Amino acid sequence: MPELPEAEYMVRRLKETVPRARIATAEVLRARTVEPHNPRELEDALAGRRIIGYGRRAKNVLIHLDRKETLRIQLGMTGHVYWIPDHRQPPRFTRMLLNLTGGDAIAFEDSRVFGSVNLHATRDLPNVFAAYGPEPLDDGFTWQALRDSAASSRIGIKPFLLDQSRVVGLGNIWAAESCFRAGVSPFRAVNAISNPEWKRLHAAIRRTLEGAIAATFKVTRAADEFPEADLLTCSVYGREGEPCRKCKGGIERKTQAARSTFYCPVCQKL
DNA sequence: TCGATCCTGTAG
DNA sequence: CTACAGGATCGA
Repeated sequence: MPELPEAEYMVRRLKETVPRARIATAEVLRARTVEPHNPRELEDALAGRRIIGYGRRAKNVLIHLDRKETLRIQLGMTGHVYWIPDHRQPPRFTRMLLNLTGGDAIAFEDSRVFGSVNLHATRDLPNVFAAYGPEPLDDGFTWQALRDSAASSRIGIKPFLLDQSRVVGLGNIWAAESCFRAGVSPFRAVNAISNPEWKRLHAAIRRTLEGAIAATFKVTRAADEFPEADLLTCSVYGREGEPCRKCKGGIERKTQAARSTFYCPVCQKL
């Protein structure tokens, strides 16, 4: 469920609430979450370790540990990592706990169990993420790179933007929102997109994600609250039948590549 | 390139 | 009850 903005929000929250800490014990509450690790072995490996920092790659939250290892949390559809003051009161769908030496904890909550937690040697991370495209907020993400990665593909632009090997971080919400902001139909084949449109898409992706990060901090007040910003900021996602904010026409919804796509048929040119 | 699928909660 | 869910992956 979380996309880049929500993952980024979680990382920033962890940085401010538990910048450094020592893990007293770890608890795997759902074995599937840590596959292919053996849950007991992972718990043993994490006990006594020091957290030295946090990071994000694509939609993954990274917890950097001492001894050059990193815990990688893939959030899946419903994953949420955050600090809780008392490890004895974990939230309902907690799948893993990092109990800290002060009695507090970092909880990984994941009702749908699509998320995962894995321990890696930090130097292996580039291999783990080898299939990923560029980070959209980094300088290495240019409109030309986006356009060039579309060569020889004919899929629609929205499913294209969901493909993490082209550019990372976008999911069903912000991909649709980026298309709207750029004025390009989500169904447009990528091999029929002009340079000016690629430029608009590139800028739209950045503005959409940056806006979503900022909005998440505005809307999400409590540290244990699931980050959500969409209700206020979305122009098309979840707004089927409601008036387009630009042209006042009706927002439509269609199934595309087995997922819902929301768009304005007037403002977004095919 | 697309649909099915993992699993579970919530909304209609 | 049924439909649907913001992800990722696999097989046709």
